Amino acid sequence: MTKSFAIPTTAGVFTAWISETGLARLEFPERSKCSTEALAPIAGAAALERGWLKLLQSALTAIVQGRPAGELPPLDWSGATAFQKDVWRALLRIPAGETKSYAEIARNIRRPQAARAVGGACGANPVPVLVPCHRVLAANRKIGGFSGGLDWKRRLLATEGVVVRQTADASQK
DNA sequence: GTCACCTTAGAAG
DNA sequence: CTTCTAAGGTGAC
Repeated sequence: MTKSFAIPTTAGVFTAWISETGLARLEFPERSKCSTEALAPIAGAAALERGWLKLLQSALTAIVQGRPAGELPPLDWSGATAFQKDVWRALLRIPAGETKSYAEIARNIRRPQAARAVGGACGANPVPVLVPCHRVLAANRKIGGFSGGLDWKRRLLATEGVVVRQTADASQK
């Protein structure tokens, strides 16, 4: 069972789902902020959860401003496969402003040929932004894809000063 | 077993 | 430089 909370940042109000063991899921701000009224505010959480939420809020706020996240709340990765956890742990080692390719991540976790699988794990990442799936680019600095919204990936990278190469797939005008 | 994926290297235009 | 192909690991059905 998880509870949802509203996490205000300078980039909008994120939605966080908290379980007994940590942050289970995070979602980008929605267009319609109407639904955020239904979410519990941080202040309404129990003491332990409130601590996690505060860490989450400061980490999120830092990242959307292009700064290092600092301390993170515990993450609830129950339900994830060993491979996915390996990938996500590798992602957490990427410093702000740096990028890696899917192939590099694959090499890091000793699965040199699993570049595509790494992409799959990134897409399955329940906690975007904190687990910086947006710092993973395709080979040659192409933007690659992003399930959570390609515009967010571009925005976060731009904020961190990363230059992304646009190929012909330019879905952007 | 099948299919889809946030890939990649390589060949061809 | 760009488009196209085939091979590739993992996960959900």
